[in-house]
Amino acid sequence: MTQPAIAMPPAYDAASVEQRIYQNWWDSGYFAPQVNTDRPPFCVIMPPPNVTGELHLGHALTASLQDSLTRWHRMCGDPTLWLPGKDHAGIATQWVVERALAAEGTNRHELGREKFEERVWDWVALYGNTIDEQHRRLGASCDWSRLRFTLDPGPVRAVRTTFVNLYNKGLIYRHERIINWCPRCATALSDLEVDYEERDGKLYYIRYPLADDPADFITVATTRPESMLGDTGVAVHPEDDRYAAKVGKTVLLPIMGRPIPVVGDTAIEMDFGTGALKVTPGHDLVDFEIGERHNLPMLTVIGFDGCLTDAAGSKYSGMERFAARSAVVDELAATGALEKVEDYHHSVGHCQRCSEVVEPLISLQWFLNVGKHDQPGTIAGNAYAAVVNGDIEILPERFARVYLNWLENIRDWCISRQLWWGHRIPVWYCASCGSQSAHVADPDACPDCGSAAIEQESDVLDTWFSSGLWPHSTLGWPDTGSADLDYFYPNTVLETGYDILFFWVARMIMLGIENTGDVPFRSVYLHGMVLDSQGQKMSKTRGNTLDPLDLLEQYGTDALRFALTTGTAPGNNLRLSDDKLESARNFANKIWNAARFVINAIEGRDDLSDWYELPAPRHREDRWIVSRLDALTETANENLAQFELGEAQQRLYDFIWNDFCDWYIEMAKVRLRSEQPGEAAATLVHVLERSLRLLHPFMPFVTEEIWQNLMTQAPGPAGGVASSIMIAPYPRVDSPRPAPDAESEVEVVMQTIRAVRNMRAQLRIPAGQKLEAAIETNGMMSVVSEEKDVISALARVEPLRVLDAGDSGATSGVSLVVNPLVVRLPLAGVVDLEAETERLDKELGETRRNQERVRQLLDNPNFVAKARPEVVEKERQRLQRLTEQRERIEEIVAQLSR
RNA sequence: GGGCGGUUAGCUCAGAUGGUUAGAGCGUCUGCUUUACACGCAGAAGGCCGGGGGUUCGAGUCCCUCACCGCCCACCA
Repeated sequence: MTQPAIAMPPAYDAASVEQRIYQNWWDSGYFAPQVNTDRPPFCVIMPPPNVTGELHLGHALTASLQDSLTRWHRMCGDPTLWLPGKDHAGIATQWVVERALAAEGTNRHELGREKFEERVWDWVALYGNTIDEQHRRLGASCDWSRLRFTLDPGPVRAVRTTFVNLYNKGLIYRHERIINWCPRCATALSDLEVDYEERDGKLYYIRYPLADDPADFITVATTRPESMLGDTGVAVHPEDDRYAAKVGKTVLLPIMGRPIPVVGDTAIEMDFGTGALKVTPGHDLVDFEIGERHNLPMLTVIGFDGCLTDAAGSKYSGMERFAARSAVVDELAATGALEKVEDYHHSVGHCQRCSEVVEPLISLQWFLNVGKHDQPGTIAGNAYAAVVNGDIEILPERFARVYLNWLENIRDWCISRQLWWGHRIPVWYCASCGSQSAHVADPDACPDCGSAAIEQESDVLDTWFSSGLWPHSTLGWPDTGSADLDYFYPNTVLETGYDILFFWVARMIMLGIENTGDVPFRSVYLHGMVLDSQGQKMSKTRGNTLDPLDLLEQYGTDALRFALTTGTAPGNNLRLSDDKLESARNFANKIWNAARFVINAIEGRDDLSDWYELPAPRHREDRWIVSRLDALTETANENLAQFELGEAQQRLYDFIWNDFCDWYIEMAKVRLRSEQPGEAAATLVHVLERSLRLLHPFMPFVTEEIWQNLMTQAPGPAGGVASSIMIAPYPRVDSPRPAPDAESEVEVVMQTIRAVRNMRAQLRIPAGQKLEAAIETNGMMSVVSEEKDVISALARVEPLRVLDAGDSGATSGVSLVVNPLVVRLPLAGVVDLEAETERLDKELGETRRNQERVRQLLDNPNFVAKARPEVVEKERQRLQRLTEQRERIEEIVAQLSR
């Protein structure tokens, strides 16, 4: 073959083209939206990854999906904004830096708050761009000029404004309450930040003697014996006969000797343990509530550092809580108060970030009152209504119920964290008059008394508070009249993993409606988790993580993206394996080589004038492939509109590989060798070029590289199409070119070719061996004679005789029935009469069974009456086909027996 | 204790609104240096769609139930 005009090596080398292409896109300014207020925009914001983090496959998946949607909309001509961002990620980032400090033998307290914050900013400067760079490697077509960080001035002002508004409304308040405390991170956690894990533990049974009758006692059961030091009561169910006489009495707390009351409370499960619960209001949520109901004192016996306090008694004060556990058990055993110990499997709360066992304890924290889901006008109520009444659509639909169920049980959100890294709560306390007030801008003096002796609250806000504002804080809120905010809010869609539905999505809906009066986005599209090839969650501790950068270097970015997003249903988890990646890489290579062929075929041609639109293909094969292409174009757009990206890609794969490469290109080769290759060449380039555009949102790099080569060779309409495939129009079917006749005729041709190939393989006739054939056309004379060369070439039969009506091929050898055609292969020497008769009998039997089944269906009056007419019609046609086929086979069998 | 998802070819998974003989990739088997591609081509084998019951003319698809596997939520100490 002659060398193509543009050097395209026989294997697609992703590594050599990707970074150059990305740079070109960026330099050309394609990522920024072309704002056109006459058109509704498409806007999606990137879930901001941790600023000091690195890309993992979850990010790669999210970026692939968002980029595909973004590219599709951009090509559709929508003003398209994909806004990238990064999150300061309070606890996570602080922990990373603290670990680094620990390695240096110091800690944040030695450094002091200011110096520590400087260290974190240094860290951000050092590692903060890693994730952006990684996104670029993935081909992310986001608008980097709008990149936002949660600690940028804009988002900071959004956070403070939100806080001040809610504070002034009385919805943000400070209160002493039992919260989840991580002694390692030394901060409060929200309910969501506690992960419960099943652990093997013990259940300890402890006797609490009655004050007025030391011989009598109540036995309580507990998994946390050390907490008994803080007990201020014992609770039993009021209807529990076993304890009825003891309610209202006093028991003596072992070790401490403290008299504590026995109270009746319906929260007690009579069936559990002994039916008596030791009440530790200071270190258990249930106990806290029981304590509130019965006015029991609340003692804090475990401190913020995880060690016992003075309230636990001098013997235990200062002891680490787990050391205290065994010490307390020893003492209880020694004093005879320990009745028994049982093995017990139960769930224990751990810090989501550092896995330390969480300690519930009472402390002064800031809370956001979100109200109740069924209270209209409250934060939770509005967020609930938005999904119920369809202002926001959650996909897959099942997650809408999960969301609503969570809101139905929501409680006030603990938003304060005892960290140094984050949005410091904008509340100032006056040392002079004692007032407190919230401010967007730092005040110089107390607004009440004018004193300069004011001090800002030291706590920072939960990271999710600032990310909850992301859809509007990135677009300029709270500035009114912000062009971006007016135009791009609400966002079109929010795409993220289902694992942060509560953390992030719900908070964005709550705070978005609160701040703007409108929903933050119209649709929520949730993807699943990326699992390893064994179906295990990827995690660093398991050591089964795959680095996306390694994978894209090994297989190419397009292959990684394709493997991550093809053939999985929305919301479902997916396993990633080398097989999948290889298959995706092979696909990229397949397109590459198809393109090499096409580019070579059109080189130097001047008869391709209307290839770009190809409004009216004439040849049967051209009409067939174009008809298929149009159908594919329709479904691809439909699938994309419904977020069924996996389905769209599967169909593209099937069309390109099977219809186009395996069949159309092979057929076209025959015509390219003929005297009139122009039409075939035009169709080849038309179908390839459209396929590239259809595929571009998913495989941006290989499609761009090929497209540029292709357009150099065949520039298309006068003036060219576009400078890049990423801003070329996404194919749509405005003037459909359906060709049902061509589709069915080509189908017969393909079946004929398959039948011969099949027989050749069965009889082990070498590919090189000439095979004669004759086709009885039975009414398809013109089709067969026109496709004769194709059949001959692809089925490798020569010479091929096309028989007119009345003519009959050889009666010896093999007869293949491809209704209405009969292919005669004169293989008398290879196949004997007996074998051929047997084969045909088998085929006849099968045809008869099929025919019989369809006949029965159509004989069923219920079917005919109730099934949709087009279904009945389809079955009728099928019966007719089967009947004809049966008659043809019977005829041949009859011939053989003569 | 609630809720959700899964159970389809040896493996990994697709299969709107029920309607041909249930599909793909990988793997397996048989042939191919066919002038785009061996990251390929051609052909083939392989499935009581987890079990049971029901609705329907018709069920992988809808309903009930059971069994495993996984996930989420929840204040049984």
